[in-house]
Amino acid sequence: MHDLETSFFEKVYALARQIPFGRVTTYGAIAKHIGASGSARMVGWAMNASHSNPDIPAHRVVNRKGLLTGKHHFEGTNLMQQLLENEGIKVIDNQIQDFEKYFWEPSTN
DNA sequence: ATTCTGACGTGGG
DNA sequence: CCCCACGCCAGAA
Repeated sequence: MHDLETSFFEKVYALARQIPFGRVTTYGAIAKHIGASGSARMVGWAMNASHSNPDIPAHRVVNRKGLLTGKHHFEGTNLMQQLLENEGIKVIDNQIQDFEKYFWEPSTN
């Protein structure tokens, strides 16, 4: 792993850790905030690699529509949804209800 | 080396 | 609102 890549991953993780309980954000919002706008896919890749980091609330990161696109990367079939519902967020058919209400913008720390 | 595939997002139609 | 093409970049085949 290169230094630049490590830096990218660390930035993503540092930000992901700041997502408040009961709130969610998007891959694109994270990418934009760390100065990698347009590379939202890499944020998803970073989440994929965050497996071994229990401190990273990967379930609080969804796509721009509020869909749980990464649910298949969690154990079981519904773990991601259950983690979110455990924080008071309703999910119906992989779609977060009242998404705008729970969305957390990184710049508004 | 080339092509394809994604935990994505935007812009045009 | 939906659908499509494209940009993005790391890995796998």
